[in-house]
Amino acid sequence: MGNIVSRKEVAELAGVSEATVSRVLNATGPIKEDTRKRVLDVANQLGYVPSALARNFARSKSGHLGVVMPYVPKAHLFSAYFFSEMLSGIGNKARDSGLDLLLLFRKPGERMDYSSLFRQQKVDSCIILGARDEHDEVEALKRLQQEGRPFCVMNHHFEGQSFCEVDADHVEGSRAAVSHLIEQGCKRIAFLNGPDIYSNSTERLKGYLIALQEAGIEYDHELILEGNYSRRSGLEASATIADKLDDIDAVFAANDRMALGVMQGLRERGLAVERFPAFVGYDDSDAAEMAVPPLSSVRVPFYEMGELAASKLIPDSQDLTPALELTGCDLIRELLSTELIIRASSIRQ
Amino acid sequence: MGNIVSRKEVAELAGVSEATVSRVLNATGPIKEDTRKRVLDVANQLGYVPSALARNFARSKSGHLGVVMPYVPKAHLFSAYFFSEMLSGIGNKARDSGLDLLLLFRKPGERMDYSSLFRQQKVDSCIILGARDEHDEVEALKRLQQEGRPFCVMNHHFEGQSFCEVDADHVEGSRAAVSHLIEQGCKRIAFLNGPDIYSNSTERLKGYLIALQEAGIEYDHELILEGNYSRRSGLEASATIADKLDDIDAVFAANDRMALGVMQGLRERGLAVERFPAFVGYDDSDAAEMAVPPLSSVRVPFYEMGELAASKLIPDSQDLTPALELTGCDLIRELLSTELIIRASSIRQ
DNA sequence: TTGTAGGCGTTATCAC
DNA sequence: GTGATAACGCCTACAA
Repeated sequence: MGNIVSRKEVAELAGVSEATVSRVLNATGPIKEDTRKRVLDVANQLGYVPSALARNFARSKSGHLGVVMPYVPKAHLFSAYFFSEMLSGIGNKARDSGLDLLLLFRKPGERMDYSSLFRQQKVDSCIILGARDEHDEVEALKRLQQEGRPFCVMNHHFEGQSFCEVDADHVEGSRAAVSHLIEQGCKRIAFLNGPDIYSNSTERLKGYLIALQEAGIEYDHELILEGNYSRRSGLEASATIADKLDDIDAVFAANDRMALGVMQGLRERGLAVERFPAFVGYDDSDAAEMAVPPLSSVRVPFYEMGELAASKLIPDSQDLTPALELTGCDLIRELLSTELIIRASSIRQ
Repeated sequence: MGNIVSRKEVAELAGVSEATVSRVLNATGPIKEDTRKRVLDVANQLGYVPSALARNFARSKSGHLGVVMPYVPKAHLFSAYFFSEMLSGIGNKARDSGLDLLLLFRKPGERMDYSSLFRQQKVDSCIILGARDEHDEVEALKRLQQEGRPFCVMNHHFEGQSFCEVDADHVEGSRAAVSHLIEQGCKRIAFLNGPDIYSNSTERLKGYLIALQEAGIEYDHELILEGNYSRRSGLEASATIADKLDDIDAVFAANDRMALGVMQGLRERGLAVERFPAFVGYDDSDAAEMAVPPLSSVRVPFYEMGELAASKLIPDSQDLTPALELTGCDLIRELLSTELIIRASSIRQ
């Protein structure tokens, strides 16, 4: 049982050639309905399953959509939420194109050799998560682009490059968040941002500045703090915030985890919730609505971003646009819009 | 540039046969140091990269470790935390065995045809996440086992089968949690469990019962509630709990999300934190320590479980145990131990 | 220590 | 419509 059933056996039993079996199973070329049925029957009966491995080899296509995961030490810098959403979106799209997802974890120190991934024929195209502005990284991607490889960067923008990128509009997301705080009457808004190797961080800062400007509020760099997107870094930042509590009436954090870290820190310092500054986080992760008080946050359509990124790498089944083949990928940066979710943490009456 | 460099070219330029090139690059067979160097040089210079696709084909091994993800609608029944931890563990182990991770998403309704995965040669072995006790599922896995396929079920136990399984000791985990509540003076402990298609749920119930018995506390089935591991279901259960508040002094939930849902529900009903029953959750996800009050929880070593599961499917590099080849997999169920993390939510003074 | 040659299971291009 | 038959790029005895 469970033995390997070869295409040859099917061909023999059906009284046709192997080529015909192939044609039937791939629904390619003209086939007499009669033989089609016969072959299908035999194949079914014998339990023949074509080898994807051999097929891909013959086509010299791996059949894989690679997903490069950033290296994050056991403490999850990025929220798990973030990734599982994106992955689901990607996987969903890939699946109905018959592509499989190959997960690629970056090694701790080592820089990723994207080009090799393709030359090894491990992937036909790939999506890069958690990219950052580092020299080696940019060079590797530039090379990839030169080689005409289809790839898409998610959630990061490389300034000055024209990579295929899918991102959310964090400038607008942050602007909306901060404007909301201002509308609530806040004027001294602390901003706990992430490291600026992530374009996400610099974009958020832009949005923050725009909101202030729109409201005619002067920018005070003393209000800018830097964390690393972890809860711990929020906890640490809470020390600074606690100190300036009478000079701060709101905190905008670049993600929910840091926001919650700050809240936790203030709480541990004995500050009553009623005396909390107004809070807005970012990502609208699960934790936001479970927080006390429920945390206002900027929702990012991670799932949809995943779908979009995948679909940019998948040859359109309807109209074949060979243009993609040449350019490797649309050289377009697409921004999905975010949505501000208002909860108790930012409401001042 | 970026053109395909074939092994042939390397062979020619190095003045050796293709076989020798192979031997050098695979560090197999005896090679004169001199030619080794020469070949390596040429390969390097030409930028030759062997095709994994062709290699796997020739070896008739996919080189992939499949990971089957459960279908979870956009509302994440399982915590994302859970998966990203396990995936990291698996990925880590797989990587240093030169295996790549192939992610397989279940389709919504359709039952998974595990056997085909192997026959298509998409994977050499696979790890099944989020399995449940359903007829089709069990049959599919039994077949896999008959066929001698190496696979490992994570986080679920199939009663009466002898699959290779990696799990945590949830009976003991729950017992410890409930015993702790009892030590805190609680006697009427509500238990919000998950659906019993998951062995996790039934095991937790066992642990709950054992703890009661050890303490000589009578079991009251009225105290057992069923959710579906989502926050929402916790929220719903809070209605019942709120009603019986003077007959309940503690709540043990089968995961953190439900515990937090209950807390949220009670809070929305205007119950002051001081009047909360004692709480213990399960999983020790990030949310537990961010909760208010910080939630006691049972820590599950998801990452280590991932590593363990992967290592069971990876041929030992040291001593080759062909036994694995025959049995497909150690027929052993391994249980890792959990750890009760005590936080404010369960402390009664 | 190295070369030769057959085979892996498809796809795809020809003829018929 | 269908059947031969080259590729595809590598691995692996087996020979030398």
